[in-house]
Amino acid sequence: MVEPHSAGEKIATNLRKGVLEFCVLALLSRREMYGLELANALVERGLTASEGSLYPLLARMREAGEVETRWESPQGARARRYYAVTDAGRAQLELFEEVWGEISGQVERVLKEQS
Amino acid sequence: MVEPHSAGEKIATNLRKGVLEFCVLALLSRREMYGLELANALVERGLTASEGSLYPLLARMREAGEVETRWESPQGARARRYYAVTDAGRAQLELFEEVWGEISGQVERVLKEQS
DNA sequence: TTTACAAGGCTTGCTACGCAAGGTAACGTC
DNA sequence: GACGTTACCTTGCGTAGCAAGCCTTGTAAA
Repeated sequence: MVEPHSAGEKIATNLRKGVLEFCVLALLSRREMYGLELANALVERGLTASEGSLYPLLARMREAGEVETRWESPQGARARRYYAVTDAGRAQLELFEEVWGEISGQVERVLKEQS
Repeated sequence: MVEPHSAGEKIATNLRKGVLEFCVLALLSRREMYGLELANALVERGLTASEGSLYPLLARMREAGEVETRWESPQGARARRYYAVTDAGRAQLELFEEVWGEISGQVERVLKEQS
């Protein structure tokens, strides 16, 4: 795990840009989740630093039609907004997988050639 | 290759953030290169869209001491500024390889779990 | 009852990176 | 001397992630 406030964390922050959105789509394509649940799953994997990135992102994705939401109010607990991926979201995810494959492949190649 | 101006190119632009700097270091650790030469090598690999990202980046890296430069004036050609990686640059590259391994590994995992 | 704490949602202000477009200067060629 | 090319660099912009914090609701303790 990368320690907080380190130089490595600065590198990680930039690497996460443009990745988070599609990790959200990937997680949601298994099952719907609510905000904090998503945030925890992503923090565990080192894919985001906090909910500070997640909620604005979810709002953008909702506007773009990649996810849709419904409220659920469990007894004796705060209401939760659940997010589910749409068909448009699934299409975006597929596109991402393609682009990710190309770019990450090129990065690996450049890193290996260099030794 | 990702077509220009497409939705895929938008994804790629975000994926490139924070990657370009270390691809430059990796390329330079094989041999020193001048600006346009670097730019062409990176565009070929799909790791940047144009020199518009590269020159400001090189200036930042010079200030940070990750690269050092010297001018060369070949006969019958414009002067070229050659870039070479420093020890500090090599240290940064090693750190990047670590962080890249962690994050790209997690991305792969999330993408695979999802099918 | 009121204080504290946790879960859950969201906002604000900021930084930094990549990009498109354009600008400048030196060199060779016609 | 006009033009295309090579090579350097700048300007203005959009946007994503982050830290820090705010508000509400519910539970539990004092």
